[in-house]
Amino acid sequence: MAGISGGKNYHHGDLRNALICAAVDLATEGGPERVVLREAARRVGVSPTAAYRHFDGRGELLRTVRGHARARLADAMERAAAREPGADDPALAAERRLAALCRGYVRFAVEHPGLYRAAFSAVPAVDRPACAPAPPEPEIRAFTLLREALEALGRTGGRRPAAGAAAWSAVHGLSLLLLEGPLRRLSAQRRDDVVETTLAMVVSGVRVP
Amino acid sequence: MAGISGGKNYHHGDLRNALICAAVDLATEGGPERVVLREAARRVGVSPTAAYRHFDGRGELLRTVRGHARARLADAMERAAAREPGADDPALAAERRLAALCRGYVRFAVEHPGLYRAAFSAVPAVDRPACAPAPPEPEIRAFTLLREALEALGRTGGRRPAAGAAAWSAVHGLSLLLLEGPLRRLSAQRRDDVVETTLAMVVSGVRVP
DNA sequence: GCCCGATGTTGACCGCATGAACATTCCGCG
DNA sequence: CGCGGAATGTTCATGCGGTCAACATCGGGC
Repeated sequence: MAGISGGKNYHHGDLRNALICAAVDLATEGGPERVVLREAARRVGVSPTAAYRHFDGRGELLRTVRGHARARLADAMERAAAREPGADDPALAAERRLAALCRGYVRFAVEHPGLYRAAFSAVPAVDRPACAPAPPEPEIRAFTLLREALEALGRTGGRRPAAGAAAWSAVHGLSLLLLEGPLRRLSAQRRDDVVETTLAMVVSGVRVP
Repeated sequence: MAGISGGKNYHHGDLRNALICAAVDLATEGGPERVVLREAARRVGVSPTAAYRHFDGRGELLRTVRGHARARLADAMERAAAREPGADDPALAAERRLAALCRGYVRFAVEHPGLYRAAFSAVPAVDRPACAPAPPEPEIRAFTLLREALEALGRTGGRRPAAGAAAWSAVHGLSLLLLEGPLRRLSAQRRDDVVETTLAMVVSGVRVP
């Protein structure tokens, strides 16, 4: 991803980055459960325990990968929205943007199943020593994008409170069902149908009735 | 669950069932990843490899647990719908039933997070020897219930095709976000808000606009 | 030029999945 | 009733993954 290392022999020079790259590859290939410390080290050509100089253990490695995956997802959504043509009518434009973001989301999930699953994998979480009650829980840009798009759409008409979460739910659930759920093995055609229907539901659901 | 065994000493008498119960307990406590063959065997008081006489390995055990979890989910949904008062207007009744089913779904997920996750966990899947191309993929009753409710609702007005999947997506995604996703740690109050908003979206999304 | 701290390496321990070989029990058949 | 095989458990062994402690090596600052 970010950091082509100039590897030496004993001291690698950029092990942390190299491990992250390897781990991201692993996640891409087989999802979060495939992110295995020993394998990442192996790929980088380093002993398993070397990773402990840079990560607190598998958990932290996985958490790092998750961050990357989330960033990539958001990027994909933004690219999808950017490709969308504008519209004179602001309401129409807002609707289109929201739809484009959602399509980008689902598309990313379908195209990079492993990475997508990694993006939302529940990672063990660090043991907190009974202080620092709430880890800031960094924002998830994918969600922010959806929320903002919904707000923009809402400004062009009545908006239901908490619609952001509802929209996200639909898009997220759809992705998971398509990926590993019972909607897996749908033809591309039928998959698109489902996506569009869900999108219509989301858009129409934003408006108060 | 089903099978209180009268354990002997060497020959257990009902090991398979006992293991399933233990495994379901494990899933209830910590989700699918906690369903560990050795631990299940330990709880039943039997050697780890004994399980292989009854299951093809961890995968099959987990698949069995998944079946139980799905059944329980559907039961919870039906109970929730059964408690719902009827209505004279068939359209209203259909709407209420759908909403009740969805609430039951989310409720089950929130109350039994581990079991719920187990219900939709992706299990490795048996290696097929290149024949038997499509394993029948047994229906998921929870989905059937939703689909039927949507159809009933659809008969009282225009219905969007593929709305079933859309509705399921929303409900499923919502559950996951509430469980392990970023909507975790929401107060019960705000959680209910989100649930109701999503429900409204689902119901309004069924109708053609 | 030397010494310390950062960074890797070895070796070891534990838990888990799984397979092979061996033990015990149950049950139907003679 | 008694025997023998099929079921069902057990022990032993292999391999993988996570993680820790002790040791080795390199890279710089003094």
